[in-house]
Amino acid sequence: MASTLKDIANYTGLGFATISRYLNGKNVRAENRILIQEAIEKLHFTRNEYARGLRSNCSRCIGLLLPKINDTFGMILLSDIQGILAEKGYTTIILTSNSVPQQERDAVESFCRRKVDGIISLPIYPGQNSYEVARKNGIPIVFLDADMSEDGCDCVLVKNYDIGYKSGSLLYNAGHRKAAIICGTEGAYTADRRLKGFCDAFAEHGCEVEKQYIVRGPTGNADGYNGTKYLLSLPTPPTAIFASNYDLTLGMIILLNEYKMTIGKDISAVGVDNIMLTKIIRPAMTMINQPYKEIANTAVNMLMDRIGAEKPGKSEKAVLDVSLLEGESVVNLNI
Amino acid sequence: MASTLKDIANYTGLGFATISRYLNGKNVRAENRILIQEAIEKLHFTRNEYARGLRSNCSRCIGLLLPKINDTFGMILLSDIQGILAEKGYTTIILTSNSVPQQERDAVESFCRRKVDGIISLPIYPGQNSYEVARKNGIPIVFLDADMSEDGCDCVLVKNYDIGYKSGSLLYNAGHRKAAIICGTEGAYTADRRLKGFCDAFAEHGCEVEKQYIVRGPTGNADGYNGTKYLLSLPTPPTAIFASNYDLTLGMIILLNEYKMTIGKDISAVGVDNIMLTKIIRPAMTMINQPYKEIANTAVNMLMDRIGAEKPGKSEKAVLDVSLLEGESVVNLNI
DNA sequence: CTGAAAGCGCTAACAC
DNA sequence: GTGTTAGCGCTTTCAG
Repeated sequence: MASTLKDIANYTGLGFATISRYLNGKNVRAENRILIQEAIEKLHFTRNEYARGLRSNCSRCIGLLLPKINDTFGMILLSDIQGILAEKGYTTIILTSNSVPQQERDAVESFCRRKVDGIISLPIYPGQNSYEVARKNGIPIVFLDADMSEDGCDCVLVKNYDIGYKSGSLLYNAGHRKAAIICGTEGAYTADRRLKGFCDAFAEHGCEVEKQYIVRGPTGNADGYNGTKYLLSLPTPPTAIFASNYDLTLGMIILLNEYKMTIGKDISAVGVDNIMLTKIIRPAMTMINQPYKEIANTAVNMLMDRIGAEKPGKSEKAVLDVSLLEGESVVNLNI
Repeated sequence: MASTLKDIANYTGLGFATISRYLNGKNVRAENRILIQEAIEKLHFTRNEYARGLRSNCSRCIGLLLPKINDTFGMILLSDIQGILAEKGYTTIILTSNSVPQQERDAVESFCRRKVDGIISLPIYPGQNSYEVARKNGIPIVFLDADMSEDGCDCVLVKNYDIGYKSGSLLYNAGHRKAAIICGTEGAYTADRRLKGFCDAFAEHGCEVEKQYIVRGPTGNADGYNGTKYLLSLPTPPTAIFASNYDLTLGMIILLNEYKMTIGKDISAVGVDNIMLTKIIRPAMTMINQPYKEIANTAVNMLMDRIGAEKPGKSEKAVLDVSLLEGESVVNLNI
């Protein structure tokens, strides 16, 4: 059914080399160019990427590994990275680990089999050696949101600690002493850092974030909603809540609104990631922002450098800043 | 760097065939099995999918084409389909068209080059012939949410018309005459159908959905929020709003809450897709539900049938029902 | 600028 | 159950 180089050669009467040259954008006599083009269209020829990959030992394909696709952070990142790679002529294969180590290993192996030119991964728990096969096969890897620099791996980090710290400081300085945080499960790299930063911001003033105000678990819309509901059900509810990612933030907002609490008046709230909806909600949420685009760009560039230069070189580590966007969702208790 | 079959053969002293048999799960003498396994681990061997694909002319790879990744519907579908395919041993390549015909064509061509065994696509506007290359190359395609059966293509549809109609009927029967709908841009297959169904439900009672109550545009959280805000700003605001997808529904809920309007009392609202957050919100939203899992399963099964049977056969068309889930978000004006 | 020919790593006959 | 061998479709020397 599918036609091959040979068919094009037969049709045009030209040799393999000429057609291959045409396909790869090299110089070919004008008349031949037209002839080949005609044959390609007539015979519905598409270059066989398998043969090409086998021969040239390069797939122009990048593997992207995420725990899950269904959170907003992963989705945007995925979407951005895929877009950037597409522009550069790379195809993206997306695999998910579902936070299961075995699946993570399988995914990496699958990438190796498919001879991806590189891998960008948001690992589940750093320290797993799921990536050994790839490294032994000489496939460069860039890790996101996980500091693997000590293992000699490239990584792109955001200051997750700062996300928590900035938020905590802001609340402390606004006079809040009963502040709560909703964040991811224990052991999750980003969640642990954000929580630490948040607690430290209070601790450095001799204050402590009470255990009851720390809600840990999954990080979807529903969890922000339920977490907030739980916090408000406490005998002494917190005066401020920090929802430590976008999805949690949305869930929190919905519950607070549903309870007819005016954010920035009846209760204080700080969110993360000023994207889409949180950009337009009134009163404006006070938010900590991650530089999405920059994460995507940095990761891709880092990988490209590694793919280009054959040398191992020493591992790169980019640590990106987060920013505080002040809105009107935090009550100043000092006044 | 990467080792090949030959290296394994050298290491074990066995022939190609034996190792290939092992790799493909066929019978191999126990002692050899152990030997091969040892060699594989020692040499970090991974089968070269390019060589295999080239030789066996099957990639065990499915192409998934979506307009965008960043809406909840697409994301869940993507996630489900990818999961099902992974279980069956297929890798998924995800490409996006960004609703640009040229990008859609490019994606299909890319799939052809990568010799995917099949394509599942949510096309932008049906009727484009972006898929011709694939068809000429004998790659089976299953379309989602687009009726291509007349072109001889397999497709999985949900009753989009019913989504609108059920919602419209419900509101009409509850006495609403000033009902609004927020839905996707003109020309979008699903949006057009949902709107038509909604309007028809009123029209069959001699009622008309006023132009000012029809909001069309993108379908993210922000659009549901802004659309609802606009509707409430009208001199005569509607008594009920139908947000025609999940993201719009969330946006609508947030704005209504923010305006301190109690849904199901001050205003009526109907949403689409009872997932995640909308499952737990109080008062419970009245929703129209699409059978996500079934869409994913049906699409994959249809594709597998087509891949298995070499025969063209006549095109299949599955039309899945949507269901109404009654909550407490609609006021009965008849009482 | 073009043609001929070798071979990338694997699978699938085919003999044994 | 195992070894041998011929390609899959392409890229890439090397001559011309």
